[in-house]
Amino acid sequence: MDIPVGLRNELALGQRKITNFFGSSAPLTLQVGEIVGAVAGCCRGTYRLRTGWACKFQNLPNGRRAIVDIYVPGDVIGIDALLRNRPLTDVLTLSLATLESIPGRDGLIELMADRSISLYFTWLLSEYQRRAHRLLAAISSLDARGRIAMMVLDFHARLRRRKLITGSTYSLPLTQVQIGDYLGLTMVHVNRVLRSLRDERILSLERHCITILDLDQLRSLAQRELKPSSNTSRVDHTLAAD
Amino acid sequence: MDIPVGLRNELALGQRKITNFFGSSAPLTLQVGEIVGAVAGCCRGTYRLRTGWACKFQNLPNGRRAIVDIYVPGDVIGIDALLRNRPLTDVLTLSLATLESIPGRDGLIELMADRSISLYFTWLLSEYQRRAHRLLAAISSLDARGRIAMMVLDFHARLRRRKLITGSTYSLPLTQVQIGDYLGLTMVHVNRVLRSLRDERILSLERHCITILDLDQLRSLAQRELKPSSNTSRVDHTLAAD
DNA sequence: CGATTCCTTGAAGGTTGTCAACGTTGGTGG
DNA sequence: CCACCAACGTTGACAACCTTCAAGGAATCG
Repeated sequence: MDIPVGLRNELALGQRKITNFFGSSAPLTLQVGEIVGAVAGCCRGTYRLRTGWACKFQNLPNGRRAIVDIYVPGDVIGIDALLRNRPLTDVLTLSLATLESIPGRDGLIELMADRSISLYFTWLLSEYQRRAHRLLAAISSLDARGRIAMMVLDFHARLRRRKLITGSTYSLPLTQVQIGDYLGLTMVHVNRVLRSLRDERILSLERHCITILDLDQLRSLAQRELKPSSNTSRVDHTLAAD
Repeated sequence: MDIPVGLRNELALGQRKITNFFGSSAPLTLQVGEIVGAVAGCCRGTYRLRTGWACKFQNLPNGRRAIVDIYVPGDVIGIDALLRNRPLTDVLTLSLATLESIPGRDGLIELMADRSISLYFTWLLSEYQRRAHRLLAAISSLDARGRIAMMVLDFHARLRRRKLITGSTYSLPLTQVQIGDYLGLTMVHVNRVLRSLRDERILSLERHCITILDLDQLRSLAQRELKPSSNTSRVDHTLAAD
């Protein structure tokens, strides 16, 4: 909650520096469904999504695919792969996307000597971890309706914080198969739940366009068994409002 | 996979430094079921488990509790809370435990100025994230038998890497309720699956003691739908063999 | 010994997955 | 412009898996 002012300033400083680094690079354009690591050449695999969506996945031996995280514009991709030399073979674009990268041979590694930058990255990583833990809690305790509600609300909140939307409508470039892979459901069941939510005038998803019709009911679905997360503090906002 | 030697050495250096810091502190003893943040006073909430197990949880409004990560001896706790001032109210001991902490007022924050240390923490955080993603993939794609198999194998591997066990038996201080909270199942169903695995001579869990009876069959259960994780590389081993 | 927590088991019902078929959309090339 | 193709979406019937409810047994600790 109350991070000391000095630390907070240092975090913000690190963020500004990184923003500048990313901003000064020539953005890279990727088509739908491209593996980031296969396209973007080098740079130790740390990028920032300027536009478009992407996801991190794991292929499973039975041919299924689990999506473990989803990135929206403004998200940094591949900090966790920073210390591995390999390209990002597990990150996939979900839409047309443009990526910014860190210029320089070793990319981020050499920047880590700067305390404000390494603090910022630690903060980013811990945010990502909290996201993973929230998703985990949702999947292990909510039914299909609740999971979809929480996903829709999560994207809504993230896009609002980034000031990419203002209303209750946004574009969701996931197919129903991908939604299933993300929430641990089959495509068939995702489809059924979406239909029932539309019939009940709670939520509509048509042609990759989400419209929240009844916010309160959606919240109660998502929080029926998930905590209100009271300590998503101001710091998250100020820093994440990127 | 192949991290440059220089970077690898720097990571190992950071690890040694941190190990020394932790080693030089007077360890703290906690009983079963204590909230770490409520007991351990200060120190910005970064600790290392010297003995015993702990977990990170989220309380859900319906009274249920989701366990999102489990820590075994040697694990560092609270790096993700490093940048939040609050005590660790979401970490709970699962057994009698002793904790080491970082001496000094601001704990880790001031150590982050050291590049090798901040690299090591970034590495640690990314390892934890991979763990969360593995759990996520398992829960969203495996049935109850598979999830339990994967949990048992995961603990087995982690304890072996730390050289805390050598055989195929270890102590698992979780109750069946907690196993359920961790894997997204009810206690009743955990119990039934454990019984069937015992009947089939695959796995035995009695009085908090796990014995793996048929490793191959357990693996095939866990990997029926989960990837063989081929890129858990040597670096993990050398660094994690702590 | 009592009390609490943990484990065990059965029966019934709900949620989700599987299988299969068909409808729709969007892009490509004749 | 139309025919075609491939990917995506839609729907029904049925089965498997898991939860809920309920009750009783075992272990542990004061």
